[in-house]
Amino acid sequence: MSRPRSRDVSQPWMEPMTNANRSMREKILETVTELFIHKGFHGTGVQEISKAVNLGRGALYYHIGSKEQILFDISMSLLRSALDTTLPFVDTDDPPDVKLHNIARALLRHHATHGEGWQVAVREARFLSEEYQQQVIDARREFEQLWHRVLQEGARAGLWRAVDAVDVRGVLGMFNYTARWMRADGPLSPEQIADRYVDLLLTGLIERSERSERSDRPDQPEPPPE
Amino acid sequence: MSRPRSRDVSQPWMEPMTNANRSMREKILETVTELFIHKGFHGTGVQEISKAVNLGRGALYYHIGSKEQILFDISMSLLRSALDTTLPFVDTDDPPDVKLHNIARALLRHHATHGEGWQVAVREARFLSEEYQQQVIDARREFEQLWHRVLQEGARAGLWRAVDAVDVRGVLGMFNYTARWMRADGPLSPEQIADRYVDLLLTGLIERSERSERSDRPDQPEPPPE
DNA sequence: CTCCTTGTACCGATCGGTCTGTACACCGTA
DNA sequence: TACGGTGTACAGACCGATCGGTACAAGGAG
Repeated sequence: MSRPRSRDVSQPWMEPMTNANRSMREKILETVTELFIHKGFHGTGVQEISKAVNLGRGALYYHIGSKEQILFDISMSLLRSALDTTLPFVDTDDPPDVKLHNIARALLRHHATHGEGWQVAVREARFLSEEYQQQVIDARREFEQLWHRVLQEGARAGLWRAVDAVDVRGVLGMFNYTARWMRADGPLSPEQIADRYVDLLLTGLIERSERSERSDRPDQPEPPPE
Repeated sequence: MSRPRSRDVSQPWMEPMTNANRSMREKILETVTELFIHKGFHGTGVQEISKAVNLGRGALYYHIGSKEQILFDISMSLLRSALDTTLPFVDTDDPPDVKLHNIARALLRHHATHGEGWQVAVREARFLSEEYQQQVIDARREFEQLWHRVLQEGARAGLWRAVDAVDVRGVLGMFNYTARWMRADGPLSPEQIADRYVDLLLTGLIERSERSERSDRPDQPEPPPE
């Protein structure tokens, strides 16, 4: 009773998720990601969450700190993992066009496996409080800077024309939109889609020399509702 | 009192918004659009809405039917107006590349003036009930079909290579992402951005003959938080 | 009077979060 | 072996506030 306020410092939800608590924390994060996608942050009740993970509400709060922190953890772990899978391809001696292909493939692979997390991170992060939100924004910016860098490297190497922020946003818009329609069981693999988009961005729709063989019909299912 | 249920059939919120009620209905839709952007559908209370339009809650419900219907009306009127501003450019005898420029400019102009509505329509529509949601999805699909058509016309006319749904989604992702960062007071007009993106899509980043003069630095402010 | 518009009071349900109690596994000590 | 002590993982009651929506009476205008 000496300390003025706040719970004990060593609760499972404060640790960096390393030990046996991992299973429960991860289960919560995964389950809640699903809930947030379909009902949104404000549309998902704590009651509902605790039901979904088979816990009482008190028990749930033993693990999580707050609802907001769940959202923060989901968003940050997603962005960190995206950063982690992209960085190795940027910090190499590969020529910029190879880098571009690699990070595009990495991004779409990431979208294919963590698509729900992406949608939560970009759509719900605005509900975070100031401090939390800034961290998410910074992480997202950091990720986008990687793309900007690679694109600029290619321009400086003379592989393509100079690019500015407008170009970069166009590129990212193109790739990030895939999170909305790409499905694991779709006819095209993430790598195939990545290659096609990189190709489209580099050479454009207008043919240069020889002609390509491509169907006129959609080869992907329509995007699902929502 | 003859009918078993439901309120009177001739409430202002049932009419197609044509008469004097228009001002109030429009004020509500505009105000709520703003609220939905920042706090989301579930994060915005009816109390808050009525406060924002200077009405009691009872008075508000005289105008609106339900909170859900506000969201539906916002989404549908947005999509309808987008459709209306695009269609005239599609149903012409212009060559496909001219059409593409035109609908791109129309879309970005629309984003510049109704950007908030777009974000609400795409982000919050998932909270609508089944029937409402389907209408929004259909309208969105209809809009995307216009782009698909124009892109295919250009391919058939031999202006560029054949396109499929993956290409179309890439294009739309690129353009729709502008709703997140384009600002009315930005250095580039919607038309300029549209032209640049169309150019990027048609010819790609790799230069063909002569070189273009373009800065390496961003010429747009960073996207705002959220 | 009637019609349109409004504010107020109220409904049951749910909100996010806290508090208390408890079952249980593991502990060193005797 | 038996002991009390400690920490973990949990459930359920409970908090004030707010949720979306309705009932209804009063106000104002014709």
